Amino acid sequence: MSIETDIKQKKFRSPYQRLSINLTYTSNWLGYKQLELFKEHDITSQQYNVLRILRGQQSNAIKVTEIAERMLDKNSNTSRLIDKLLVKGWAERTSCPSDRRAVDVVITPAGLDLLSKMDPALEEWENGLSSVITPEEADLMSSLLDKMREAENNNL
Amino acid sequence: MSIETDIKQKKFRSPYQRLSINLTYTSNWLGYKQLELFKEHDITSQQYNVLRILRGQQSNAIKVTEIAERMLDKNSNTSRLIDKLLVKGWAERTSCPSDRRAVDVVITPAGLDLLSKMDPALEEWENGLSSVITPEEADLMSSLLDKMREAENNNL
DNA sequence: ATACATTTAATGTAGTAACATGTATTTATC
DNA sequence: GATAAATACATGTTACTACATTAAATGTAT
Repeated sequence: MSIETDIKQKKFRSPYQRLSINLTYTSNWLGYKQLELFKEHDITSQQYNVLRILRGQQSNAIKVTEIAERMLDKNSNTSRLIDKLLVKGWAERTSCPSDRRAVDVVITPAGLDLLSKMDPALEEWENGLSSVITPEEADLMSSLLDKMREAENNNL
Repeated sequence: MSIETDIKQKKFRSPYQRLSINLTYTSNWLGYKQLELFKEHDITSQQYNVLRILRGQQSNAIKVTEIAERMLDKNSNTSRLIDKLLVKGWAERTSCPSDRRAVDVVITPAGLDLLSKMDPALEEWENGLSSVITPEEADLMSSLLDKMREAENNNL
C-alpha cells in the first residue's frame, strides 16, 4: 500500500517531502513489528540495540560514550539502559583501568544466549523482505539512505 | 558515510539486515535533525504530526481514532497529544453530534499560522536532499519503502 | 605545580510513550 | 426492548527520553 493511502494524504510538495515522511512512517512501522518480538523476550528495542553493539565487540570492552555515539543516543540514556542490562545479567560493567572516568562494558554469556535465541526470528523476518525486494534493491536503498545523511544543508 | 562506518559494524548477515538497521538509524538521525526546528517553535515531532494531519483535512473535522491510525499511534497517546494542542490554541475539540462517543478535532487559525511559519525551513531541508538524491531516486526510495511494508511475513 | 577547561559517566526532573483499565455511547442479537 | 459486544475516548501507572546538573578524572597552559 502506498504511503499516500496509508496516511491518506494525496499530495506532497515534493518527492523529498514524500520520502521524508515515508521514511519516518516506515521506521515507526518496523519498530512496532519488532516490538512484539522484543516483548516476548522481556527486552526493549533500545536495550536490544545496546546488546547487539556489545556482541559486535566480541569480548572487547566498549565505553558508554562509544555505544551512545553508535546509537545516536545521549550518554545519560545509555547509562541507564546499561543499568537494565546489568540487572538482567546480560552485560557487565567494570571501571576502565587506563581511564578511570570511563566504564568498560561487555556482554555476558547470558546476553549472548538471549541474542542467539532472538536471531532466527529476526533473520526470518529480514529474509521475508525478499518476497518484495531483491537483494540488489536492498543494497540500493541502503546506499541511498547513506546518501541522505550526507546532504549539504544538514542543519535545519 | 556508509552505515558500516557510522555504526562501526563491518558485516551484516544479509542486505536485508543492513537495510533494516540503516532504515532505523537514518530515521533516528532525521528525527534529531527535525527536533532542533521543532524546539524553536515549542512543539514536539508528534504534535507537529497531528497538526499536519489536521491541516490536510482543511476545515473538515477528524476523529481521534482516525488521527491515531494515520500516525501508527495509540488512541490514548493521541488524546493527550491533542490536549497539548488545545492548551496552545492550535486545535479545537468538539463533541461529534452524530456519535457522542467521538470527538471532532479541527486545526485553528493559530495552528495553521504555526505550520506556515515552519514550512519554509522544512521545505528548504527537504529540497537540500537534491544535492545528493535525484527526484527520481527519491520516488524510487518511496516506492521501495512502500514495498517493505507489504512483505509476506509481516509478523515476527 | 597549580588553575582552568574538558571529558566521561551518573543522577534529578519533567515530559512523553506503552499498556491496561475505566466510562460512556453505539451497534448487534435475541 | 433488554442484554451483550464493540467502539471512542480518557486516565492511571510504569518505564523511557531529553535536558540540565553534578562528580570525578584527565588534559592543558602558564
